[in-house]
Amino acid sequence: MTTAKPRRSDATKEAILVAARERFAEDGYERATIRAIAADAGIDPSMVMRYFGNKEKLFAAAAEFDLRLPDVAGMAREEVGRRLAGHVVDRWDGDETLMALLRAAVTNAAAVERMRKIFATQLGPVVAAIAPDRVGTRAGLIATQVLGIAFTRYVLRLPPVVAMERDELVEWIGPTLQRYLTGTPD
Amino acid sequence: MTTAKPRRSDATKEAILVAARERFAEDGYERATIRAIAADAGIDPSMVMRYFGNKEKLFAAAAEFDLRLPDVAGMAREEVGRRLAGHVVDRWDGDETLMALLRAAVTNAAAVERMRKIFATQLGPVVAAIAPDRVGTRAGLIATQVLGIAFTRYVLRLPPVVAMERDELVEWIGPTLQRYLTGTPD
DNA sequence: GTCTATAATTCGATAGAC
DNA sequence: GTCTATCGAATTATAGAC
Repeated sequence: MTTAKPRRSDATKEAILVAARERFAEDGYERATIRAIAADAGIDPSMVMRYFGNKEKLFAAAAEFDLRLPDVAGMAREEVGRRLAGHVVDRWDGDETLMALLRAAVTNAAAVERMRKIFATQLGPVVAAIAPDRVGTRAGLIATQVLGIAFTRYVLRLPPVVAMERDELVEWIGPTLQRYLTGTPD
Repeated sequence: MTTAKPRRSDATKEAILVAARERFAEDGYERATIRAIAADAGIDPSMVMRYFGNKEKLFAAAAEFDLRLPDVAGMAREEVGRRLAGHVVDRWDGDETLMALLRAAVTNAAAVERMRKIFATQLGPVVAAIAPDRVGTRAGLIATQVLGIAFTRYVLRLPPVVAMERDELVEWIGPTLQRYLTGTPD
């Protein structure tokens, strides 16, 4: 157990965060209103202010996100791309925190910074463990493909991308990530 | 010449559209205000309403976008991927209409629909001319990579993606598009 | 065609009773 | 801790003078 003594207010706080993630994910930062979030959580809007101070801080609390990338240390080098692709699709499918971050990053500077940090600190080391050269470039390229999937499948909902099965998508994307990880341009 | 008799009001209208594209691209749909757009164009906010009716219609007029994809008919089949990658980077580098569409698509349903249509009607035929099978899937996959580049390079501005030179980027992305165009998942 | 004035909402945030 | 009431600001949109 992580918390020693759960207070009653923690339940309310958690309910607010769940509702906030939903709204931010659905509507983006600007259109997600504190009033709507409070209504979803079944509490008074002023409680949101009390717990989180203002809208910016509420978002920051709701948009904590961990990629939980798998440990690549023991993997066969030629399999990392596909494994990574599978993990990413599984991890992000239906995750509202990612959607909230993605949508908010378009207009909110804090969300952009958060996103940059996530990819730098969580994806960077994984890449470095596989390919010691051009780590930044490789991580960046992986980000383009991975975020492109997220954007087209979950935000834009392009029909052919939505229609693809999990396994089919992984089989197409895996080799791409593999080349960005271990290949050379050309 | 496309217009027979340019009226004086056409200049105002065009100035509004230019300012609108800038603001929508910079701030997204919600935060771009008619007042700010009018101020940029050096005219009164009510003129915007007069010319375009409301904010939605203004956006629709400002977000006309043509991918201007190259004719692939005469290209060597194995070169299409790289050519396509080069074209996309060149075409979108600094294009404010695309940025406006991309940013607006996150919270505006009309922008999403526009984006879907653009990829279906403009990218679809190009794919069909190269690979007759799985056209939808291939076009969708290309969209994931291409929009992923746009999102990370111009919206998120991930440092390593921004740092890449045009040619370097094309060399990395070209083979990916080529495989999505002519390859098989495996 | 162009501008002033303002209507009608809506939102984030605050003050204070209980 | 929870809620009512409301402020102050900002926005889209309209009405109408010139």
